[in-house]
Amino acid sequence: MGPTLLPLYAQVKAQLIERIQSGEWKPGELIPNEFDLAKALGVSQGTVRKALGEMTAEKLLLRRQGRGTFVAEHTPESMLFRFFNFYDEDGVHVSPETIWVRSRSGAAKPKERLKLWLEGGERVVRISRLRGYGGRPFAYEEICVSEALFPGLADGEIPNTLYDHFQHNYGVTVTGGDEKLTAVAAQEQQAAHLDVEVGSPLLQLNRQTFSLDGRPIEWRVSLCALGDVHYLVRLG
Amino acid sequence: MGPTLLPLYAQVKAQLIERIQSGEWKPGELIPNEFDLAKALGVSQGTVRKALGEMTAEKLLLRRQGRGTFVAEHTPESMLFRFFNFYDEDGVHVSPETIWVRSRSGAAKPKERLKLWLEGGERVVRISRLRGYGGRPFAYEEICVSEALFPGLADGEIPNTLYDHFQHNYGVTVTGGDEKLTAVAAQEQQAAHLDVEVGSPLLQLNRQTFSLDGRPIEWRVSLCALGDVHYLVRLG
DNA sequence: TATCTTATGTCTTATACAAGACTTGGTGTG
DNA sequence: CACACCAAGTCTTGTATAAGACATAAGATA
Repeated sequence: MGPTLLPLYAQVKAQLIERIQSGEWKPGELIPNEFDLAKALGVSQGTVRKALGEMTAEKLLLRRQGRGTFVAEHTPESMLFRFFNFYDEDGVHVSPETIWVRSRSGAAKPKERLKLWLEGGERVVRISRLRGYGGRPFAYEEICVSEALFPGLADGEIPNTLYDHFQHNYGVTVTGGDEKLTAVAAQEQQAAHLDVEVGSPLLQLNRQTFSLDGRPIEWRVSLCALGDVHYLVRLG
Repeated sequence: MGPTLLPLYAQVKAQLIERIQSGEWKPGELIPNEFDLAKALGVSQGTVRKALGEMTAEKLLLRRQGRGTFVAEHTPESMLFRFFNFYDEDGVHVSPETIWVRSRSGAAKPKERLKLWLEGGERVVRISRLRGYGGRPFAYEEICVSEALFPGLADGEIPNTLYDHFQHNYGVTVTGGDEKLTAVAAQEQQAAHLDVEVGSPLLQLNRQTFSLDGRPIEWRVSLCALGDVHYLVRLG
């Protein structure tokens, strides 16, 4: 008798995730039905079902009765909904636009190496941008990713939403992350960017995101001049 | 053909929740096993299992292999872990203490009526308190609840954590809520309470919590002087 | 347009065995 | 006899299988 393995459904789930990660099943694609998967994997339909259910809960899959099971596809809308937690006074979700953006590559600094699990010597792409909402500047962001993961990112156009771009053009799927929030006073340069007084209270977001395989993808610091907008957290 | 009812397992779940809400099953108690529940409700064990599974995911139940299924019991520790999202620089969870607290009852104001779904004329209990961490004042809070729901709350001792107190002494279980975050500048009185300069950036939390049946329980506004502490959000 | 057919996911039942936790009773030892 | 220890038994939830009824969506057909 060997060591106790993972439950069967967890093994099935791992195999299915591997197929998504390898690119065998692409975002938006229809995957085989429960019966065919069960037959191919040599397990029962119920076991496949449990694996698919968990993956659906983790937003890796989308299931539609009568149609089939699809690999979740990142769109600008879905990404804003999932990862941009700002709402206005009436509870309406805020959709920011990009006012200006700049991207450059450079050698990774120690802090960046730490955040992105880089060994040393690797280069990173740094994106700075100003996002607006309702015609006013809303957030100043500095984003850092590994250049090895996203070759050519610094040279191309930077879209308003990054994660769907990462998925479609680089095959990298962001599945989650941590966001650390603090309140800070606007410093001179920041105040100029955001068109507020020096010393105004800003909401600072310090975000680290992770991919399917648990490796860090991105480190981002955002400074937000809220106005009538708030950051919403659902407690549960 | 009648209208499509809820799936069986959802009906079972609703009945089980009702039994918890009515106080038939109290927090911490062992409930009957799957077999007995299934027999009593006239459904299969698998259907009961699905209901119990969802309730476990919602933290209403605690299941332990070999022991049984228990009604989730709120403790000061579990409530802080679930509803107090502050961590220090090293990622260690912050446990605040109460520095001082005051509670009084009064007639509900319009805004309070709105937040707590009160019809009019009802009274509320208002709790003001200062919480500290690491020997320094950390958050100034104003909390408002319906006095009808919590009779005598204003007269008794106010514990450091409220939700476990609500569950054990009033049979009211907090299951979730919304928290709206903004950054604000400290005003004079607030600055005095929190021992910071006037105009310092503070994190303001505007929280509304709900009970098992979806009715609002509490409205709370907290002003936090963060120091080296941050508010952590798990994105997913 | 309206209806039928087919493919798919969803729900319910049933059965069996695995694994964790506690109880019981025996067994050996002092 | 008193006690510590171990093994078996039994209760629980967890995992896996199989089979069928039902709901939904899309395309084919009338």
